[in-house]
Amino acid sequence: MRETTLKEIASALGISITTVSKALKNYPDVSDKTKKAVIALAQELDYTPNSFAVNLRTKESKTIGLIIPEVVHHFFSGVVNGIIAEAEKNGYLVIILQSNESLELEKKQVALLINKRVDGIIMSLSNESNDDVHIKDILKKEIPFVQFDKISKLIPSSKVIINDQKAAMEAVQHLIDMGCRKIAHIRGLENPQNAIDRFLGYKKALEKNGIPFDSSLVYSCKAITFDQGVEFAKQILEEDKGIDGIFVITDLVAVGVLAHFNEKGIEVPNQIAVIGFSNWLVSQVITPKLSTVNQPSYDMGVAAFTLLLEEILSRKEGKSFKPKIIELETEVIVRESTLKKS
Amino acid sequence: MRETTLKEIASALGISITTVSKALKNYPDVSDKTKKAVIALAQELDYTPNSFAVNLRTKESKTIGLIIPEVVHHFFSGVVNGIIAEAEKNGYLVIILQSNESLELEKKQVALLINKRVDGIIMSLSNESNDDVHIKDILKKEIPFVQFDKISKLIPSSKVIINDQKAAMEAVQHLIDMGCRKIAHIRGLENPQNAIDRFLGYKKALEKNGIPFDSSLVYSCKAITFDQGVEFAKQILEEDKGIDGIFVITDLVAVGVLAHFNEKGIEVPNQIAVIGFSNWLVSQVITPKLSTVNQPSYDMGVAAFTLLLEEILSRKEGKSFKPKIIELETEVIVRESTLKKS
DNA sequence: ATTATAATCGAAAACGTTTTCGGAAAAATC
DNA sequence: GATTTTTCCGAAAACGTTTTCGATTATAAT
Repeated sequence: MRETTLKEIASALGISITTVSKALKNYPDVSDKTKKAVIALAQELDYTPNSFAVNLRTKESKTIGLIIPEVVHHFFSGVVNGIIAEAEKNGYLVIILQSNESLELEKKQVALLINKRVDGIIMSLSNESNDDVHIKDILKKEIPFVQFDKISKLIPSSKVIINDQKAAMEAVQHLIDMGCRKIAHIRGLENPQNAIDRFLGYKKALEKNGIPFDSSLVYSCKAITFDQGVEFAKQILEEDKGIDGIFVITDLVAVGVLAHFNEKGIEVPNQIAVIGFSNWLVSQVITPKLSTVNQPSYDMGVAAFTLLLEEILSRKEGKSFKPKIIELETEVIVRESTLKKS
Repeated sequence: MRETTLKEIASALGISITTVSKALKNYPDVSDKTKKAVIALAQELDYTPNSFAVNLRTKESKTIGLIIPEVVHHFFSGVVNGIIAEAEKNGYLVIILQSNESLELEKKQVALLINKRVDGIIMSLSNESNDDVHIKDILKKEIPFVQFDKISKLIPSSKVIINDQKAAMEAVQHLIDMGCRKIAHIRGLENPQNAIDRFLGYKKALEKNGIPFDSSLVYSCKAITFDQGVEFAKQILEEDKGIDGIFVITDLVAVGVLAHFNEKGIEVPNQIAVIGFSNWLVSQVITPKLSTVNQPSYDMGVAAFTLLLEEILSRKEGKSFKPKIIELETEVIVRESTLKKS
């Protein structure tokens, strides 16, 4: 299957390659007549420029790289969606790599993308990662770079984030507004910044409302799973501390809590209210429907690509680029699991 | 930021570009001494081959394209996962495009990938698509091509599928084994082959067990949503036909059914058993836990890439390639929603 | 010493495009 | 008719790599 090239069109028309190229790119120094002829023949021969050659010549691939911890995750697939859509709109394609939360793999992926000479990289760090060399490499090579969600504050790149602390505060405030006074927090793992921030938000909300912080009401997940939620729910019932509200690190775990409460006949929200985080699909289909905090995943993707494109374009013009940070708004979504009948 | 090239290494070492290239690729006609020197300097200068030039020269990009209806979908992200993992293992990267179930968009994506000259394409058709020209184009251009999930039987390419009909039969058989005798089917949209096949499987299972088929027990979804499930559940209760089991096109809809039954105090499975399809995450966290049919999404991804790679390699060697069809096994997963206590 | 063989290297073409720059022809101006 | 201006075209270099094939030198066989 011979691919048609400029050369073929040129020789068929008895003109030079240069002219053919110019005609197709609508250069002003080609007569309308030849333009017409070239375009017609190109169409007929189903000409499509060899992207390899174009890349080599123009030094850009119109392709960006995206590294995320996992694809099979409601939040990330939302982001992926936004990035792909926005990228495509601007003529860019997206290569997706998965770090599986492994630092080792993440390093490989970065090397792969640099090697592939993508025009830019968007990335959410794995839990193990921080301000490591491979990330600094990206900046050193002056590859446009945007971080989102799990970021390293030490890396001076553009970022798209939410304010986890504020979002958590609002969630807990909502519980308080609903009349909860003894509020537990099922928090995430030790390291990730968002787990820390959400915990801090929880603390601050209590403080602001004059509710004493009690560290025995904080339960730390060893893994972000449904079962973990079930387990803590069990524990909470056994301990019988009079907890009347729970703020859970993420919906999946919260659903585990709800499942156990349902089984034990605990009335949610009247006995214990529960609020999750992230607005997973499952939160809308569980009974009772789970109140949660919406993270605008799609919008984060769009914002991330927009920032990246800005940097790509400004670097192309030789300008220096000043990293920007976009903080997107979250929103408490009130559903049945916190809506006490009074 | 100057990228180091072969030329630079060559002139620094006072040897030719050719030799440098060969040294790095471990050609036998380069002495060990020069190899050592070249490799050392390459490492020091952080040399990485310019992939654009390599692509142009070798006519391959080590990149494949993937077109799916949507990323944010449990099944598809599983497949994506499998494809990415297997591709990476073999040194390939994956460009993902989303057709959003739109034929128009799908055509554009195909054109984009052909233009990008990816080494192969993996695709699940949109609902609107069939044996259209843009698909035939892929074959005509002799681009390695694998279809999965929603396929067009008319296109002679490799395929990775499940046997929807058989899977549906097994699901319904399970209901029958559990003692159900009046079994409803909430089916999918009109066109997609899998909706049709699952319906046929339902019919066959009834037939096989001597249960008369009653078309009034078949409910057709206008959209694959939670609400659709709620609605049909309501209708089923109102009609009060004595239905004691329901086979639902997919878990999301099935969960809607369960939600409504829970609300109305219908005992599942004892009054009515429910089985879904696809083994979404939500099926494991709902109460009662939903029985369903597992589709090996990750494995489908792996199989799809494997098939694609086979074709890529055999074409590279100039051999013709005979399309293969891989049919993966499904499995009925029995959970609470069908496990009648007897 | 001569020839044959093996080991090592490099020149050059090729992949297909883009873009600069100069030149020829046509049109406009004097 | 001579000059200037405009219009249109093409030669050629460049992007960085890979690979063929011939050349050169060193080694082995005669």
